[in-house]
Amino acid sequence: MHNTGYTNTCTVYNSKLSCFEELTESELKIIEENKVVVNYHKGENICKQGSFASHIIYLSEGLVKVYLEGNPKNLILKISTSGNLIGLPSIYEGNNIFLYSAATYTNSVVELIDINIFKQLIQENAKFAYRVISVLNEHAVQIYGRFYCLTNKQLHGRLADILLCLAQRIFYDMEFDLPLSRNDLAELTGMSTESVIRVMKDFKDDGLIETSGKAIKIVNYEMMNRISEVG
Amino acid sequence: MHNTGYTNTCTVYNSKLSCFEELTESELKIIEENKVVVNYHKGENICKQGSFASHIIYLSEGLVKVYLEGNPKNLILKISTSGNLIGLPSIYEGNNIFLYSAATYTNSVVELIDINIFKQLIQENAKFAYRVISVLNEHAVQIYGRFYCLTNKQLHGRLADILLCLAQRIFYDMEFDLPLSRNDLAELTGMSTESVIRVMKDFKDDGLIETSGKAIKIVNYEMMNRISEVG
DNA sequence: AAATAAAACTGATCTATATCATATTCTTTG
DNA sequence: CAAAGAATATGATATAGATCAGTTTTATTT
Repeated sequence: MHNTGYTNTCTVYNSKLSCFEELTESELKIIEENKVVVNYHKGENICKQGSFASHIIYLSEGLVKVYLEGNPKNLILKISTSGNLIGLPSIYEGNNIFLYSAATYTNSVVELIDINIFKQLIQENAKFAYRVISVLNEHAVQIYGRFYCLTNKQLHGRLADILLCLAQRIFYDMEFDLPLSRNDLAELTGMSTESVIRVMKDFKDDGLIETSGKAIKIVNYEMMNRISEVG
Repeated sequence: MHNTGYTNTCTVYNSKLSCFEELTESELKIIEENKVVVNYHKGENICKQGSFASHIIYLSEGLVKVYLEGNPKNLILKISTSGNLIGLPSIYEGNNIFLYSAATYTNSVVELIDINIFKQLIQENAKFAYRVISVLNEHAVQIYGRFYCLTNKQLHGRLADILLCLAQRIFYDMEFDLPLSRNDLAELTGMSTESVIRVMKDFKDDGLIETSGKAIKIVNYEMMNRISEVG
């Protein structure tokens, strides 16, 4: 039976595929000439839901959370890593505002591409547009998975999910320094900070992970994976 | 301040925008010649998550739920009404399976368009591709809203949401015959059937709705809206 | 129309997880 | 380096909503 792919859900969107490969020299030049590079510090906002979406944001360095503003709680849609675009879903007829907010977890570097130029390139280069569709749809899968995870799994499953995700898709290592606070993890998993702490303790007590300060090591990958799958 | 649009979330995707307007006569002819019309009865599956996605599905008549298969519970991503496409998110490089399942709520008519032909049209007609991007992104907003609703609102808010959504976006009337069972509503709102029944009773007792058999009438729209917003 | 099945409803109980209150450790800053 | 402020941790309590176990109503089949 085919693995339908929603068992191990992950927040990080980290595709190797770039849509820019399909652009011609002259098209790339247009982008080069119209982009602006901006540096952000940890914790800063790089775009704000509801504000005018004048640019597509290319994250060239850093780690960013993409989220819906909510009262009282925000909802994180995904974590975006370097090499990815932010703001694509804003591109549709009759819309000119950002559909979500984004803020940096770490110091980040961003390239702003004028949205009208981006739209024009889509409307002129069908191969490029096809790639953009690909990227959008890969995002969609990712977000569907996260949607399923947050609505159907319980605390242990959700936290196991995120930890595995960070290890596999961001740090490419079972041992890493966590750039997120317990509070960040709580926001990310849709649980309270206290619950994050408690579940982390459970994982530690059961010998699934080891921690010291910001360092985390996933010791029992097999078991963590099972917890993530079972929920 | 701009309304960020996630207050009254709705499951129904019901855009008036069609991507087909951008196709030329000859391109439309290619689709006409390669499409197949299929009838479905109420409750039947029109596509299955994980199976080979050979077609893009155009819903020409009926009401359909689009959902992720889950254990033990499914997760409904959206309700699709006539005039909309199902299966678009399956289109991305390296993928050839359906990302979700779809099943009919009512008897429905569907047109199947060969996915390779659809992909080819995207890659050849940039205006068409741009429209497809528009449609995908409108879907995305919809699903983000629903995501927010299911993770942040509680029972009364979620049920109020769905009832308003059915009234406004499907029946265009505050009085309508509900084609869904309490069980369907439960699946749709991510609550238990018993809770749906209890909350419906609350709404009735508080004079917000009137019901008799399958008929529902939203009497106090203002209040329902407030409940939906407050959560 | 009687029999059966399915859906709708009701009440009692249970549980996962949030919230609150407080303590401890770590980090920043004057 | 002391003091203030975050972040982390822990225990007690509260609660939204699920689950279970039934009953009543509605729909379907023979």
